[in-house]
Amino acid sequence: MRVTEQQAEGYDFRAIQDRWLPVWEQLEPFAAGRSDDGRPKKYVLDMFPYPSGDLHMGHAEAFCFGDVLARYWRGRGYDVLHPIGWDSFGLPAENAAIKRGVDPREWTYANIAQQKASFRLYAPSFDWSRVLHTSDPEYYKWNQWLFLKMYEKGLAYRKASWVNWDPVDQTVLANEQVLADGTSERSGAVVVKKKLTQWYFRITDYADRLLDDLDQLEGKWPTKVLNMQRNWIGRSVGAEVEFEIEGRAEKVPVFTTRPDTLHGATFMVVAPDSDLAAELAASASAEVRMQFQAYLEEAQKQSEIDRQNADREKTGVFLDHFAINPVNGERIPVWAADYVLADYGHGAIMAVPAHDQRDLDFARKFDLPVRVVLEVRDAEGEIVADPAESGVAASGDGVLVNSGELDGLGKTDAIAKAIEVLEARGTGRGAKTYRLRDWLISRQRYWGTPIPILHGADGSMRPVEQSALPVELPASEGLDLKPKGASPLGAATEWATVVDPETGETLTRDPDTMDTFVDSSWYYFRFLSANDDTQAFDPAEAKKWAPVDQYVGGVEHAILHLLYSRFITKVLHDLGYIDFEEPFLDMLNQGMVLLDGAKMSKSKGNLVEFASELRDHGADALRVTLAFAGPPEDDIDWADVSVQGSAKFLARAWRIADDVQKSGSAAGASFDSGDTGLRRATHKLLADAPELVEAYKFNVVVARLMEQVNVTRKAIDAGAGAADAAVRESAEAIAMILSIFAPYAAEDMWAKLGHEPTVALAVWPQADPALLVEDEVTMVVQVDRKVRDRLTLPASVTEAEAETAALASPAVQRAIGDREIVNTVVRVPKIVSIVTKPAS
RNA sequence: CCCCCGAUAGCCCAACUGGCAGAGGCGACCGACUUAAAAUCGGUUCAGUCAGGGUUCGAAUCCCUGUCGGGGGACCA
Repeated sequence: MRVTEQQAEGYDFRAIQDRWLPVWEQLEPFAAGRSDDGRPKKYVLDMFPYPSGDLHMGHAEAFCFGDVLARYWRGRGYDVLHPIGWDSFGLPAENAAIKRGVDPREWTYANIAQQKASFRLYAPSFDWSRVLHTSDPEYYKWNQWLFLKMYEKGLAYRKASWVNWDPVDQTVLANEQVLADGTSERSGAVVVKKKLTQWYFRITDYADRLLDDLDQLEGKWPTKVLNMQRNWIGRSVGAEVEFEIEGRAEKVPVFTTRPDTLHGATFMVVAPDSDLAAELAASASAEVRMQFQAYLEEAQKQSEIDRQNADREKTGVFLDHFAINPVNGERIPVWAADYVLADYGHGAIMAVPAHDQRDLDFARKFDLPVRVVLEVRDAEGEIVADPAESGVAASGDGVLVNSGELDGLGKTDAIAKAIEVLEARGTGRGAKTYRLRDWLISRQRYWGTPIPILHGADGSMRPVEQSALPVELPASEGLDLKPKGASPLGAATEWATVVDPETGETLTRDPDTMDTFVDSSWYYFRFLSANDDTQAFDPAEAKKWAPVDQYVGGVEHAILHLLYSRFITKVLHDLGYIDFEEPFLDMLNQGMVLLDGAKMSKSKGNLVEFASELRDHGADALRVTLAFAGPPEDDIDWADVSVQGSAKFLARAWRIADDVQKSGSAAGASFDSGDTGLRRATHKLLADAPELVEAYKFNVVVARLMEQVNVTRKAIDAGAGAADAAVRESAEAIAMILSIFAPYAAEDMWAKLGHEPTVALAVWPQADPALLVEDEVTMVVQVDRKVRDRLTLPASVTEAEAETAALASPAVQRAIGDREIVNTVVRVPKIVSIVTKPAS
């Protein structure tokens, strides 16, 4: 009986959740962009979720941090746009459909409904009036619009090329979806190469801008992400050199970063799977043709893993052709070898074995000449051994030799000079090349945006008219969604067949769907005009809100999603829709939630269920736990944290407001002179919290709140009592700052302090500067590095006064004794450091 | 092999442009309340900052070398 009473009186998170949720839903305090809202604008965005099942702890963490920032900016007086939507196209829906025989559409929207319900209780401050789902025709219509815009500009095109093929999911993959070990990031299958005609976005046209503009994000995006993007784009600067091939009219361009070593080129290597190799082999002897055929087949069987094994033996076939080195007219043999990649540079290289390890390995294997053109010295200043003998290529810097007009120059000068010479002779030019490839966007699967292109019987293509958008996905009923290498849409005959009303010509719809990364590459614009059916987004709204001020999401999207989004933003800029070129000004990447040091997984039995945590501890305790666990970028091990500890803290905070309410004190009472200790703490907190939040030090803010709760409790117990004005002031500051982490508890505190809902719209008060200045400081006195005394001095103390005071201290005098003072350093208001030596 | 990030009490983590290593929490221990336990409340305990060297009056902080851990790239011409 008694226990129940206590519970009824105490902090009860369930009752508080039930009390405030309906109030908030009625108030809709987070609807952004109301016409009468004059507050400055902030756009805070969380990476939108994929609806596979219910929300999990990873979502809990990411959306907690995003919400902390959104709520923080409101507390600072901003009109914050904080939208939510779902990235709801994609393979998992389709795979679930195949496995369990459910409609991908039903599966997807049922999951979305479940996630929405969970979000409702978790209470991120979303503007629910702007919800979007990328699988809605109202959304993907604009995906198609974007595709057509890009098609018009020549940025969307079709080509036949060797592509990554996932044999399990039976679809092509973008380069970015293939992991370093050559497996598919989705299915885990070893990816194989297939030659197919596919749709691409010409992202390589933007490579320089995508790379150079990263400089603007320095300090605003995590260094790690900037690094990953730079690596991924992988710009190499060098020269393009044209080699004549005997018996071939057209010259062959070759890319090199070391044009200075051109005189040392003793053979040429082309990629076996390149068109050039096939062409050269075709005009070679029957024997060479056969050898080449066998080699090509062998090379193509190699998995990506094998290919990437660096200490693999070099293999290759002589193609029975010779090239002419443009700088010295030398006749050099042309080989095909799989250490040269068809889709990097021009798929052909000049081999300089003396100064490139790969070329040297190849030359030694096949007995090709090695010519030193660069004298490289080792750390001792000795010229390094002849690579032909040592087997170690002399890469690096040195002095050019055997190189005609380049002789005597260093590497950098020689490169410049070599390019100059090539350009003067018309046989080459300075050039750049990239690791980045064009973005393959077509997929042979059902659950995605149909590509709005019609194919004529003659192979011609025409874009679907703007007015005919969206090209809606046909119902999945009756379609075989099983992966079989061709898009299921092709089998929807009725859907796929279109008769041109004017010419009567029968056209076929493109059966492929778009990569879902297309959907997510521009969704942040759609939120601005989520309900506008006349345009993808309103440029005026973009002017008002965009770019995104704060983006929050997982580092797993460091390359793919962020690179594509940056690309599309630049395209939209070039199309004249927006006036900026980077979509996300600041970014926070949250870490992962682990359990016992490992990634959580249901099958391994180490799982913390979001739903059960939410049920058992409530949204506030969960959010406080996540925010308090450590720096948001770090992984959180659930074994290291205590949700009970968070709940205890919330109860303590809540009880302060409860005590204030019960004391019957009224707002606006004047402060007592004895209150300054607590008031100083409160104002220090108000002063520090903003910079801490903006530096993403959420864990420190929570710690500071705990401290404030502790000192406030002490002030109450020590005699000030809960009715004291300084206690009320502290409780209000706690409620406001706490509201960014624990909106329910803070709202209840706010009400107990006599305010109307909602605390989420309360603007944080400015700290009173008068309360921030200390009038006394504690200065440490060190003698020979050891702390000998602590002096309490007026804050206005000068260096000389501090020194005098330090020397006057008995403890300091004792420490100095009869030693001689050789140096005294005074740093007001921190320290006096005295250095001595034995008396002479 | 190359590049980036990190290492502070038993554990998770703080520590401003170099200035007393400790804000906060967890755990443990002691005490209060209780018939008892849980919960709650009060208190106590605990490292010299991964190792080695350097710069400095002074280094967790800056520099160099190494160890361990995490991430990225890598036959990319």
